[in-house]
Amino acid sequence: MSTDTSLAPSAPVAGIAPAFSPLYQQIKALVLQSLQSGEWKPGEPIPSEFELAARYKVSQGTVRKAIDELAQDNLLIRRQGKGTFVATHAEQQVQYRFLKLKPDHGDLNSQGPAERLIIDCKRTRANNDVAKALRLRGGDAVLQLRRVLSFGGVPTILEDIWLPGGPFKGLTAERLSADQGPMYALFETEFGIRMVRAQERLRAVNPSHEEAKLLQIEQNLPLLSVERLAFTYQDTPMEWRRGLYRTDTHYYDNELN
Amino acid sequence: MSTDTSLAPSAPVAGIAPAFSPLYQQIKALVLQSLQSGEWKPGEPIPSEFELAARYKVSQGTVRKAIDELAQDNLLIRRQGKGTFVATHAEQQVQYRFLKLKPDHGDLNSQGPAERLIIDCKRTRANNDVAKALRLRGGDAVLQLRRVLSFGGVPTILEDIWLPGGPFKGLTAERLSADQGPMYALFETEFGIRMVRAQERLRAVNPSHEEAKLLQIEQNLPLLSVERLAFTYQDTPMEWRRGLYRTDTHYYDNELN
DNA sequence: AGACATGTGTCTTATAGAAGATATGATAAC
DNA sequence: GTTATCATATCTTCTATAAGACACATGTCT
Repeated sequence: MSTDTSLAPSAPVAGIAPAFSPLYQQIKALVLQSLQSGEWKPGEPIPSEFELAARYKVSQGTVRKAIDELAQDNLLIRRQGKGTFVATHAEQQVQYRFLKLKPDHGDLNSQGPAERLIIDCKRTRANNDVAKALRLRGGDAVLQLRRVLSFGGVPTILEDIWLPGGPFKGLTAERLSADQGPMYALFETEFGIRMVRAQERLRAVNPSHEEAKLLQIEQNLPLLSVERLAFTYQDTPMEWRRGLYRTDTHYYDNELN
Repeated sequence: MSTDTSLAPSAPVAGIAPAFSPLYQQIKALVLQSLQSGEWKPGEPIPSEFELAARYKVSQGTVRKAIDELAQDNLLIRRQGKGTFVATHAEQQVQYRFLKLKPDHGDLNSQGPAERLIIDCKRTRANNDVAKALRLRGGDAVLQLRRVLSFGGVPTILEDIWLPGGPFKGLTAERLSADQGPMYALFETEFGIRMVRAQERLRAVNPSHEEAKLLQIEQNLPLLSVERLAFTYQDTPMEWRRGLYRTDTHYYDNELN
């Protein structure tokens, strides 16, 4: 009957969770650890609320509140009657994880899947900007990728992507071009790296001569520059990309509240 | 002990809430109604959870879940030990409700408050685009406003704003320029209109000759065009604006998850 | 100033039934 | 015998209630 956890001899296992925070927050941290450590893989179900409650020696309601928050953060997915699953982005239906670009008319996939053309892919050394963003040392190995996305045959997005060499050891241009699914799905299945959130910085810019050529546009057409830093668990940056979007036929959609 | 609400003779007051939905959802809808009707004004506290529980004949926990969701939507603000308050945007510290523009260096307010210069303000008739966005009939009265925001003396944002004439009856340029606080705060206190959410569409554009002149920039500097439709309760559009942002010294910040 | 009471939201536990999903076994139809 | 259908059992999450301890804020009394 007692709810005092600090005195109870059979206090919940604290693990390496911050003490003196609400119990459900500690549980949340513990579940997060299991998530990171790969104890439960993407797409798989995690133990039921009652199982976790028994494991952590707390009530089912407390576990529920912890899971609720993780589901809110898109790390878990609840399915009534079936269970709670580790969120995955390796599904076909979710083609674009973070892309907020919408066509003025119709749907992104209305004209078939996007064509991906890899312009360049090489291992190189991080320059200062990239190193700082990815929290590497200047000169550390990075994988650099440049590609063009076309919708309905029209080149629409030019992207430069930088990935830290360590975690993505073994990723090649062939591997990338062979893959038909979403890029973030590849990261997940092949390298066990799940992107949790991202931060974008938008600007209007004029394309360089080369950029205009790659997108097959006039150089006086302004483009939307989207710098994206994507994070995995623990706010660790794992990808830096800079996209140039055509916004004469598409727009960047954003919801505020 | 019975949790069956459909048979219970002392069933919770249903009001004009959708039946056959979870109880807490119905409570949420009822609280929303009170919010809209102005029973509780912005900044004021709403009744305590136990009071609401008694009023709606449900348990405190159920009220809690309803309030939790409303707090999540930024319609209510919980303050432990004090009470739950109607969210307001009429506070000094929250100067910019929806503005996601950040300077490359420092803080938006680091160089003092923004200067607001009203270029134009007139009553007119809605054209087709505006009428469609605000769900008016073409030709209905609208208030049109053009202004320039400057930070640290540098003109940075040029905005055109359209407001429906009906709800904003009595709003004049003098009233607007006299007011020093946030615009959405004025809407709230003077017209009882609370913006709940907004949708933005971003594009990169070249400014017209006139637009460049107003922002004191060269015409070849591309600008970020931000079209914003702001909604009040029940997804009713109440404001349409189109901003042109300088993004050579600032950037549009966005979080994704 | 300090102690205390009171009212608020917060957290945790416990209980119980509803609702969705799935497996199993009985029964009927072929 | 095999297959199809239905009922049941048993998982899961979801919803609702109740009760108590706790934390925070703000008084009032000493």
